[in-house]
Amino acid sequence: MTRQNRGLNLKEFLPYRLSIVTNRISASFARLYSEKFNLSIPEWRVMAVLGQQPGLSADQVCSETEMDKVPVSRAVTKLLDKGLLDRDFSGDDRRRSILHLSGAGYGMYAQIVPLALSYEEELKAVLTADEQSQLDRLLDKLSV
Amino acid sequence: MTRQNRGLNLKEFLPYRLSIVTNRISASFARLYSEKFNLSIPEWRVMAVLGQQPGLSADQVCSETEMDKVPVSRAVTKLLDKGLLDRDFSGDDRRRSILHLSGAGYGMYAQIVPLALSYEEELKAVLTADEQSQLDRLLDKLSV
DNA sequence: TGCAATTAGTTTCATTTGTAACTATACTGT
DNA sequence: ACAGTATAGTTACAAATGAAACTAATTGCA
Repeated sequence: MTRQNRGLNLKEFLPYRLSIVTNRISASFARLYSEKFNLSIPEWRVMAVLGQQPGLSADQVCSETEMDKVPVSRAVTKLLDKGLLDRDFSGDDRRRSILHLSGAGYGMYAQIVPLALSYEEELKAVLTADEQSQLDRLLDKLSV
Repeated sequence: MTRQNRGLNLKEFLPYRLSIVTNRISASFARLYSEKFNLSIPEWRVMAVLGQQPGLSADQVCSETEMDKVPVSRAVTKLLDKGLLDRDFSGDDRRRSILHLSGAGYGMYAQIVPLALSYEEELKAVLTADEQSQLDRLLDKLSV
């Protein structure tokens, strides 16, 4: 009843609202690390997941981050070039890579993490504690 | 305290969670209309906003949708080619376009709207009524 | 007036992105 | 053991994207 049915009110349409909010947030966070550290979004994502779970294969990075394998492969190549990543190949299966942040990679990662956390704090600061846990719960439920 | 401070737990990191959820939702909704109606995401967005607010200029479409003017310009060109859009230019300011869905455009729009609404219903179905209003509220607060 | 600065929209060009094809390795069933 | 299939990762190609340059029209103000 509250919704007109001759048209679609974009500003109330959930997929649209989510994408506006998310794009703004991603873009401003990306500006933070891309300006200072010259990392693309896929590069940062790969570093972020390897910082937390060292030794993943490229394939596992794909499933962890829900990225396509092509951008992952390219990001890995660039990070190797920049010396931020070390790569071995599994003895068991020589197709399978084993990826670690290098010393320099960890150094950069350790600088970005606090930026990320304080950016997140800033975002969450507009919400009460209750609202923050509501948001967690809602995102879980929407992540089917 | 609940957060390790040597690393960043991606799965709990708000910008990351938002982007995973949003990308999944956008992609599956886009599949819905792109398969059936052969519209790109920017094309659909332009149609969606003009269906609701006929007579906007390209520039106003940009600010309504938060899209860049280049993709808007290209989407408008394609929609004109496909006969889904009519364009006039303002008498007051002949740079300024006045965009309307054509008859065919409205026809297509009228078919997509119910798809969109039922897709949204499906999404919201995993949430209780309370949670739905919480979500509205949270998105508002995050849309600073 | 008239000329510099703005604005709406388009085009150009370089970069990014994804689909599909490809290489190399490993697994499966006979 | 080996032919067929599957998997990890890369490369090639085509389409989408955005920054910057451009065109055309309008505004501001000396």
